[in-house]
Amino acid sequence: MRVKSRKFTQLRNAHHREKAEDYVEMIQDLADQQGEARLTDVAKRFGVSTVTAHKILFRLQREKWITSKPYRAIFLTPRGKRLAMESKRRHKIVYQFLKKIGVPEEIAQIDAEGMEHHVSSETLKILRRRLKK
Amino acid sequence: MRVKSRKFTQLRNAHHREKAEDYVEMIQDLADQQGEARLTDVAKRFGVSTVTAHKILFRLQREKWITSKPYRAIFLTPRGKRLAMESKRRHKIVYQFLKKIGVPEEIAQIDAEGMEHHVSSETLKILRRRLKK
DNA sequence: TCTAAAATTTAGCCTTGGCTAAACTGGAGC
DNA sequence: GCTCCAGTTTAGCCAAGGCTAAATTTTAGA
Repeated sequence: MRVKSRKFTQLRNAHHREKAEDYVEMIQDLADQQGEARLTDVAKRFGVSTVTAHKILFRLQREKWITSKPYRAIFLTPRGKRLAMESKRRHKIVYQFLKKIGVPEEIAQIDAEGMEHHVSSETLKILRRRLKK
Repeated sequence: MRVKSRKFTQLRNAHHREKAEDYVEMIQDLADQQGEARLTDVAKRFGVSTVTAHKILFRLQREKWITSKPYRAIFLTPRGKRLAMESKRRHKIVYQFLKKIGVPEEIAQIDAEGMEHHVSSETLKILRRRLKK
């Protein structure tokens, strides 16, 4: 039978995963900066309505990246934290590499944002090695 | 008033543009390799159903990247060709840069695929300069 | 030429991620 | 304790991009 349970697959596709990574990363940032992550702040940072952010966070909760009770702050689950850390690490390496080869800071920031999701671990290793030199 | 005509904006968002770039690039490739691009081949290359490919191509036609008559091959408009060329150029530079810094070919191919859409022209210039050295 | 297979299109379904409008809750301040 | 406001949630809309089933057209072969 045709795997109806695909509905419950953790990460349906690449685009889907990118969203998850972006959001958990942001939630971690907000937690670090303000003690906790609130829906309104998440929405503001991504430049979307609270309704859109709420929907996405609802999905992330369904997929066990985050937890939250109604009208309360958002928290990362252990695996959400792991994903956030990996994403942040990836981001940082790409960003620093870009700066190292001469890309201006603001541009490196923007480009890294988009590129981080598409850099394989093999390539990441190579970037990291080059950073040390 | 709140720009209802946003509905007719050429490229609604980044993800939207990426799809357009991927498809025009593929259509150009198919035209080069087989003389013309057929729906079935496009769908096969992207690993989606012909129905999905058809829908996307319909949108690209609406947005004047391509032309085609019912049941016939697909052709790029002049601006479609320009987009395809730019995309291919971008892709090639990223791919070659990755290979140059030591990323294995197959991995460079995959990573370049994803990264090409997120590399700003400033960063691209820097990559190109490094390639020449 | 005619028929069957292949290619294309249409109909209709789903999920995601956008939005606005409207309802609901929690908490601060009186 | 009550009220009101900010924050959150729900309802309901839309487009894109995924699918299968079914209809239609083209084309190749007998």
